[in-house]
Amino acid sequence: MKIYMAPLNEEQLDKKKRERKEQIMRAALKVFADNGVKLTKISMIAKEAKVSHGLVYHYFDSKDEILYESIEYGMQENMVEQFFNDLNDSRRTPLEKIKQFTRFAFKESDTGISNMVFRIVQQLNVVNGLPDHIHELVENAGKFYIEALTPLFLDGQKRGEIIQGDTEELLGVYLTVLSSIMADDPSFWRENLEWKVEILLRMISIR
Amino acid sequence: MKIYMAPLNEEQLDKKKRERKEQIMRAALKVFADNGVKLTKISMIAKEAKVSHGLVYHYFDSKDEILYESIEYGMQENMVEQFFNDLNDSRRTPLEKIKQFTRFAFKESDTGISNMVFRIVQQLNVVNGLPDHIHELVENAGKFYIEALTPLFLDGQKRGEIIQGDTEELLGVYLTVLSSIMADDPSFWRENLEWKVEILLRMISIR
Amino acid sequence: MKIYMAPLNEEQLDKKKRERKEQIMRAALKVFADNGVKLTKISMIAKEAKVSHGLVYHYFDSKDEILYESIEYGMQENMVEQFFNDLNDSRRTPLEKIKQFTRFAFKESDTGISNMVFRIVQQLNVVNGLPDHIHELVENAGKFYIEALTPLFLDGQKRGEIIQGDTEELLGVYLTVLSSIMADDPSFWRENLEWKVEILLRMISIR
Amino acid sequence: MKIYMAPLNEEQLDKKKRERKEQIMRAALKVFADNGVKLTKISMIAKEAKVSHGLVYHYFDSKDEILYESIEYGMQENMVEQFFNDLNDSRRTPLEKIKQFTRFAFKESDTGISNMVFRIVQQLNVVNGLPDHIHELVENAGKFYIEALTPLFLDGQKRGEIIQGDTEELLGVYLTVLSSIMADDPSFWRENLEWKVEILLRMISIR
DNA sequence: GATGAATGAGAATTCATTCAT
DNA sequence: GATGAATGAATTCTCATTCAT
Repeated sequence: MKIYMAPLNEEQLDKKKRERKEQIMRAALKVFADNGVKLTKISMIAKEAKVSHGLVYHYFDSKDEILYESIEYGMQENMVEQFFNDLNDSRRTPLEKIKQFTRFAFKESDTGISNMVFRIVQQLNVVNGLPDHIHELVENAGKFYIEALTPLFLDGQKRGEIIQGDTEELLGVYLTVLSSIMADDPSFWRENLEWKVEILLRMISIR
Repeated sequence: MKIYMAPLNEEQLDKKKRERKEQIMRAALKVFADNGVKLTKISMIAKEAKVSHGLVYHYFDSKDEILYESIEYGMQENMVEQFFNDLNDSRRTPLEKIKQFTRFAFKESDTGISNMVFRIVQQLNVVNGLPDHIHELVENAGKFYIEALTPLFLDGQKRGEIIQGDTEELLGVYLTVLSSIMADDPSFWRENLEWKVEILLRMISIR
Repeated sequence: MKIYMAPLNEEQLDKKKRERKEQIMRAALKVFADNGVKLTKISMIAKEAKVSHGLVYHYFDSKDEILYESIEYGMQENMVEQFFNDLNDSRRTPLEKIKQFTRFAFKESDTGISNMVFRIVQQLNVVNGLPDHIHELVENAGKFYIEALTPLFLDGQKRGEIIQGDTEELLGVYLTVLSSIMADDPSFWRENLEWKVEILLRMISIR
Repeated sequence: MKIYMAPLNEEQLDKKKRERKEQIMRAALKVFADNGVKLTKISMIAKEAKVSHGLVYHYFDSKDEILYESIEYGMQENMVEQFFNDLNDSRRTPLEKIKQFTRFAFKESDTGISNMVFRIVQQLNVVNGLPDHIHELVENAGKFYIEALTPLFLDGQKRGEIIQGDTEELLGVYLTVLSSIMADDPSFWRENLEWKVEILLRMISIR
């Protein structure tokens, strides 16, 4: 299920090439997420991907393009959509599902690109002067999370699990908190994760 | 009241000079807080202070020293301590006091240096590779907030206003959330501030 | 007499600064003229001007801006207009005046920026992908020469000194030849100049 | 007829291989002639030759070698000598022959490598810092044209078709003009070619 | 042979820092 | 003290050249 953007993996990219690009994009996502886009140097991406900086430019035209394609790739490849689908199938309550999402946001995994995209996208939401196409991509990716979570919040409010109030605004606060704290120090949050997730959920849950 | 660091030998600085330095340090705090330390350029500080960048170097030896002295100055001069003192005098409940602190953390004020220091310090808490003396200063400043807030949390827990659990860890989560979200986009939080503060407090409060 | 562009020397540029800029622009004109714009490296300009490359960027934002301002400066400062004015005052025949212009085109002088501009402008006339504002400037500068010489050619044709035929096209050929040969190796043309100028003039003159 | 340089040991190159090399050299000559040697990128040659850039390096060791061998090839293969032979056989007057040569210099043809070599060689005549062996080759190639044209000029002077004066110098001027203007914008000269050739010839002809 | 992946030296540009006035 | 001129190290990006497949 590809949602917002043209498919990346054109058939003409043979497997090898695609894997190389993905290797670089995964490295880029990690470094962008950890250091912020502006502070990320090409050399850091190259180092993380264990290739020369020249090779990065063999596959991408510019830093902006690395960013763009990496986010695109992250949205395609990652399991976010799958995750939400699974979530919606399950018989958990809305609040349980939001907890599940919160957990997932912090989860680190090498293939688990998903939350890196989330972090990058949230960082970029605040930045001015982005090239238009990137801005649009970021906006779309942001909307994706909002659209996926809004029904859960609405349902939770109807069932009395979640506090009343403007749903959109409430979700906005929750997402902003999530993305901000992930940006800062993900490792902090992974310690004692369950308990911290409970604390965060208290912001919106009725007890 | 100087807390953690060597005195600024201000006696030998004549008034004029001290005022100049302060003008620059106030500008630096603002720009550091808004843009992050690494992304702050000397020219931005100079512009904010309405002086030439050359003059900045007349008073400070390096960017690191600007940072160091500015934090130091912010801790000295600012009203944080006064604030906490007032808070402790008052007859509010601990939770009320924490709410007051939370409000304060977001408040913008040109003279109000206090929360800029808080923001900078929290940003730096996460950064690697800081010069030792800065790292130490940041750590001390961080501790200051912890030490000031711990009694409030303890008291709140005793009174049953605040949820049980490891106090230190609970405070840690709360401070981390606060500092992270301030780093990202202070203006977002200033809209509809009271309501957002309520939401944040729900993390720790018992209702 | 400023013709095509806004004045450069705003009063607020103090003398020192203006002189420095001019020093760099003169160097740039020389290097651009000798090596072509694309092959000119900032370091070459810096070296010719005997300054660091950093200083070049203190005065100019980019290579394109150096080019733009240098041409602008060359058109302002140089003696081209004065030259044409003098020429038109004089009692020479049109052909004599064209000979005078031809001589002038080859003349080298350190202050004599004029023919460097001529060369650069003619080089750029052929290049694609120039930024718009530069393209416009180049076009205007090119037109200047055409407009200044057209009356001489017309008059010469009327008087029977210059061969008949489409004046514009004839002038086009003459200017193209002049600029091309100056681009290649000015020093060659300076040897035995008078004789070579005679040869060139034979293209258009009736004997 | 090979003139200036060591044989290309073509006997041991099988036909296929030689054809491949020639394909690349023809492409190189075209691209060098159109863009100048320094501004020509290997990728441009590869693209023109419709091969990968890797293959270019399979047949040549370096850009310099491509240049060297291509000029060499152009001098060998092309029809210049044949052309001059034909010219000398014919019963035209010397001036007619020079006109013929001038026309030829501008003529574009995909197989017609001859004038590309002429252009490249003339461009390089002016460049400093060429590797020695290339410099020598360029010099020899230049001499070839001079040697071929000198008799025509001498004869023309004797017959009173061409103006008097130092023959060598007169030829030098004529060749310099030709090569310079070809370097700049060949397409300009192809429009209305005959008329422009007439104009150029006026430089040396007696009417 | 043929491709294009991979490397690294070099060029434009930014910015902390020093220095002359 | 105050300005901004001047420098050079670091960063993004280009391209000749080498190498694995």
